[in-house]
Amino acid sequence: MARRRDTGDEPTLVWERPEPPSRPAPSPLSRDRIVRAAIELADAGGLEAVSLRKVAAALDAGPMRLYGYLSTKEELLDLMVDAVYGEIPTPEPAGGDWRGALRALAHGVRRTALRHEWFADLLGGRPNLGPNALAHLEASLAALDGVPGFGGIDAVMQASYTVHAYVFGAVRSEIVNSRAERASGLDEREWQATTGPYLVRMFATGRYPTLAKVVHEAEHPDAETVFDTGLDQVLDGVATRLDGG
Amino acid sequence: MARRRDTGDEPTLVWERPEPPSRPAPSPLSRDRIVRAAIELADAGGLEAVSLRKVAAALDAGPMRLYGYLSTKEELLDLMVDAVYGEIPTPEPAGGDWRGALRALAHGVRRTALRHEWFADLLGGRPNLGPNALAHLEASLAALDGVPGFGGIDAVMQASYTVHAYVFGAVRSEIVNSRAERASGLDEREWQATTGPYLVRMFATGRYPTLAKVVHEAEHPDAETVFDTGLDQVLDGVATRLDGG
DNA sequence: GTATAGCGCGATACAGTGTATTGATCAACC
DNA sequence: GGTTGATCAATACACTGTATCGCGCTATAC
Repeated sequence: MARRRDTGDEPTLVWERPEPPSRPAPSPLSRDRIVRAAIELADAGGLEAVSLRKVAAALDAGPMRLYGYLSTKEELLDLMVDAVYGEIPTPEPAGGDWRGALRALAHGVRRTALRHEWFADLLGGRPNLGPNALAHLEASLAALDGVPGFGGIDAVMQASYTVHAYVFGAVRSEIVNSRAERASGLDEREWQATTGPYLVRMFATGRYPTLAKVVHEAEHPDAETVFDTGLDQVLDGVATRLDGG
Repeated sequence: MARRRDTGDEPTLVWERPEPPSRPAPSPLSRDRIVRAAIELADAGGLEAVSLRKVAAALDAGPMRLYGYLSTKEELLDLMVDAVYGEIPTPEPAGGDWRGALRALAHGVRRTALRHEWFADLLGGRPNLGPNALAHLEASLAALDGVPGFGGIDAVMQASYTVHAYVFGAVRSEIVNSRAERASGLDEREWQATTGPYLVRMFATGRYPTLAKVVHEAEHPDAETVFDTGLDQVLDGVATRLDGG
């Protein structure tokens, strides 16, 4: 029934009348598709590869089209963050094993951040109030609530806060490190020409003896081990504050 | 022809690249003045108030003038971060009291971040290799090195890593919170019209029972107390891993 | 079947960004 | 004193997020 009517007010012949702009099939858009496209871009090229224009282009749309679904680029980033929060599995509230639950959550965050490195850049950059972020937080609190030893809700909140702070900081620094290493791998020439010698010279000043010792003598276990050990330390610390000791 | 970008045959890190010879030019510029101006802008208007144009304008100079002192905006941010690291007092290496030393450093970071909120946005965003950042790290390592109980340099590194991760994460989340609160204070109308009801509705779904309990029943001590308690937990955790128990 | 209203969408526009290039200006040296 | 080489301002460019505008389509009312 899509009969194209010839309004007739223009006597132009078909031969020279331009075709209508090729409508690329009014591709049904949705917040979900937008966010997915943005995440894909960010995974491939980092956060600075995400511009409204590029996201729109990836969906065969004009940039302004997106403003029907969100009203600000920051909102897009918020949506991306929450979508990724949704990828983090939340452990069953199997009672009792609060350490196991918190460890699972922490490793979930870490693994997810390794999959979406930009996630670490956004973590804690703005308040995360999306449903998935809240669910993550809820899971962490629920793992502690009711555990004998955690006196009241305040202790629960404090413990969750402490662990989250560690996880956020650790993940962020791990990502930064891995990025730096990868960059220096790809661009080894430059690294050996600049950063390396720079550090050598800095160490040679003798102002950073312990740091120099760490760099030269320490074993530098792999990142996951360091993360895990640190997490254990933090959980130990939380445990020492339990009522029942 | 002045080559602005580095071509690799020169040391290219900001830290060791010499400033251009001080000229009796119109207004004497220096990396220091540039960084100071940028920090002032950032303190007043946040990171997005820092543009090369504005920094230059604050110094009565054209934007391109800055490129004699740095070759990228990121370098300017690096310099700002290191300058702020320089504001954090490093405790005397008075032997023994490693907890006191780490606490002092941690509180130094926190106080400094409260003074320069943008600092939290940049913390851990890129590798911080400036002299002051290195000195900070050195102080933290030195506080632990040689302490009986910390077996080797590896344990020292791990402990420092754990504490730093916590401090970074905690500071970042505190800043974000305080920003959000201030924003909702200034703009209470909007907050009560949007975020508040949204959370209420989310809680009403019953999917976040523990979170709801926290919001409604917890005491919410002031931020410094929370930070400090968490820090103590982390230090406790580090201590439990000492050789000598 | 025609006129009208609405509106979703693309095009355009604008102010602002980081930075490359270009020209002018000015100090120092043969 | 003229030349060279450095330094800085001006211009230019590609790109950003977003406000505005107006075309063209679709659905409704007659």
